[in-house]
Formats: sequence, structure tokens, C-alpha cells
Amino acid sequence: MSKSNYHHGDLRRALIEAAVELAVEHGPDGVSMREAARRAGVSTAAPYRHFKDRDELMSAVAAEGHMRLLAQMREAAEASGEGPRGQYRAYGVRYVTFAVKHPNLFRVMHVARWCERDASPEMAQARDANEGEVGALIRRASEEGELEPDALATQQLAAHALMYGLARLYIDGHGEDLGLDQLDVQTVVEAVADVLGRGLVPR
Amino acid sequence: MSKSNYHHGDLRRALIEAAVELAVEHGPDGVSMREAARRAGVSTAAPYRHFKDRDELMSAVAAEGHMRLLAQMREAAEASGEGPRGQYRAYGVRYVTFAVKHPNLFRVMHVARWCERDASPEMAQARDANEGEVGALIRRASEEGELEPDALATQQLAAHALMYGLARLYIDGHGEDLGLDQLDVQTVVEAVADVLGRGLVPR
DNA sequence: TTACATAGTTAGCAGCGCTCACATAGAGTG
DNA sequence: CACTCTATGTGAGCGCTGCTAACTATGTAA
Repeated sequence: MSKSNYHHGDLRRALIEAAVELAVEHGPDGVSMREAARRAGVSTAAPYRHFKDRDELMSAVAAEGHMRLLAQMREAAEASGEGPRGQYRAYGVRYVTFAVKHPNLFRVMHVARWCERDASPEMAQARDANEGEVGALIRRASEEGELEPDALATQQLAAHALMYGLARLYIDGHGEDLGLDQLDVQTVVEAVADVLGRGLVPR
Repeated sequence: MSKSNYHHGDLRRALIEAAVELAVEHGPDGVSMREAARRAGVSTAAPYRHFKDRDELMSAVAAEGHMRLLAQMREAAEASGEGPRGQYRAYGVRYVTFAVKHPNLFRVMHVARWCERDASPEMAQARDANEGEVGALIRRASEEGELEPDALATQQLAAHALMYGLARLYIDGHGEDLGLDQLDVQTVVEAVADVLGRGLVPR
């Protein structure tokens, strides 16, 4: 181990894990440098050797979340294996499912201040991985003629916005108003995806 | 004035306005009870006579935001005046425009803890107003045959999620990645709305 | 006038982010 | 091996925060 065992082993990593736990348990505001330090068994000033401020730690938490989400979506795409369009859909379903299952982590992952690509080294890496993956999928779908290539950017935006919006409606507590609570997440997502697929206009 | 001129006039109102300013200037985390009190010209403990804690104040801020948004959307709908479906679309455009113009207020308006209907009296009122308005519009659209009534709930959900998601993509800083910054908001929203209208499937 | 609820005050606790001066442990060098 | 240097940790402390307790002033009603 190159940089370990000075005093702690790998304090940076330990702090990130403690912060992830705190975020999951108590939400974004429930993460404090001092409590993360306590859980890692070091003094309250130690974290500042590894993160210049709280935002940098939160950004690392956000990156960790994005890594986990990407792993989930990969798994879902492989399991579905119906060609790019089906995989794209499986991505969406898993995306929303993840948000509903881990709302606090998802929240941290989408706070502007923490998810900009230069917010932390981890974040840049996570975003590269994510965009590469989704980009490749979209490209395959359009090459195989399953999406119209000319309107591709707009369509991708619409799909992205729809899934993101649905996820946020759930976790921001608009679920009950919309009668979403009784229904299975997957059912809802697929129904909504179908609306996007077929369009709103009656024919 | 029934409950005014004890000492201050209407401190509750003054605090809400100070908090709205703070939220607009510095974001949700930039609002503090103490600073709101200072701006209203009272001691730091005075706010607790009107709001049991910070969450209750923030909820009042969220409600204020929803009122302003509703006013904007009404205006947009009247200006468009193209029948319910066109008005629904105008609603959506104005909704996203509002979010882009007042990102911090929009953020406060959608934090779960602050936008639940029993978070504050103001919030309950604001949500009633909002839901009534949109609900009526949707109903008219379906009565006049401009939307398919059987899939109405799902369609409404899709439209809602799409606009909410688009707004959040903008304010959560995903705008640049998607190349949204160069384009006019209205153009983007209308393009996306069209994708929803026509559907994703190539025909 | 007196009694009372309302709306404000001051003082203070505990927790936070963050910084500074200091201590210590390992790596590199003579 | 001793010596230095830097990376990593500690403890104390500043100023901010949310919130509470005990007290005071004000307008209302009996």
C-alpha cells in the first residue's frame, strides 16, 4: 500500500464511507464533517487534511452514489438484453427504482454544487463513466434504426427529463398526490415510458 | 388591522419576506432564522413566536413561491388563449421558465420537508390553489376531446414529470452537458413538449 | 384598575464549519 | 544511524447557527 498506514490506513476512504452512511440515514443536511470524523475514529479537524471543505466531501459522496447507480443500470441492461431500445428502457426503470430506494443518496447526487464535474476528482470520474455508458447505448439505438437520428438530441433530452422528473416527483413527496404510492414503481415507469413512446396526441 | 401593531406591525409577514429574499440571494441553505430576524429589525429569538422552527419558516417561503408561480402560469395561459390544450402547453413553458429564472425559489418549493401540505398553513392553501387550477384545465381538455380520457392519469403524470424533470435538469446544472445553455428556454421546452405529443417511436 | 394573553427581549447551550499552532510518524538523504 | 522534511493527525478556539428559558413590555378585556 503506497499511501496508507500513516496513522489511520485510508482516512479519505473511511470518511467517504461514513459520510455516505450519514447521508443515507439522515439526508444531505444530516452529514457533518465532525460526525464523519467521529465515525472514522479521528479528531474533528482531521477531515480537512483530505477535503478542503464540506462541499468537497459531499461531492465525493455524490460520486460514490453515481458509481452505484451505474452498476445497477448496467446490471438491468444486461438482464433485459432486448436490443438497445429495450435496454434504454430498462435503464430508465432501474434509474427511477434506484431513486425511490435510495432517495437521500439520489438527492445528494443531484445538488448542483456537488455534482459539477470539477467538484472533486471522484465526481469527474463518475460522470465520465456514466455519460460514456448512456451515450454508447443511445448511439447503438440510433444506428440500428430504433430512434430517429435527426431528432436524437431532443429525444434524448425528453427521455432524460421524463425519468429524472419521475424520480424526483417520487422522492420530493409528490407521490401521494398523484396516487403513485399504491402502484409498483416498475409499472408506473413503464406506463409513462409508453406514453412517451406513443405520444400524447389522440389518433 | 386585527392582529397588527402590537410591536412590529406584522412580523410574521416581514419574516417571510426577508426569508424569501435570503433564499433568492443565497439559496435554501442561506436562509437562517437569525438573519431573517435581523432584516426584520427584531431580536434573534422573536421569530420563534411565529414559527415553531426553521422548517416552518421555509415552508412559508415555499408557499410564497408557489403562489408566485401560479400567478405566472395563469398569466401565461390567458395570454395564449388557444383552448385547453394550448393553455396546458403554455402552463408548461411558463413553469420551466419560472424555474430557470428563480432557481433558488424553485428549489425551496420542492424540498419534501417544506412542501408537504401540512408543513404550514400557507402551504396547504398554495397547494389547494395550484391543484385546483391545473386539475380544472386538464378536465376541460379531456371534455373537449383534446386528450384521451382513459389514459388521462398516466398522461398527466408524464407531462408533469417531463416539465418538472426539464426544470430540474436546468437548475441542477445539467444544462451545459446537454447543450441547453445556448438555446432559448421556450424553444427547448416546446421541442420537448412536441416529442411528448408525437411520441418517440419512428413511423 | 386589574388580570391576562400576546409579542417582544437578553442570555446561554450545544452543534456546526473551519483555522491555527502544535505533535508525530514515515520517507528520503548524508 | 541520525537528520530533515513533509504528510497526517490533535486540541483549542472563533464565529456562526437553531433553539430554549426566564424575563419584560404591550394591548385587550373583565
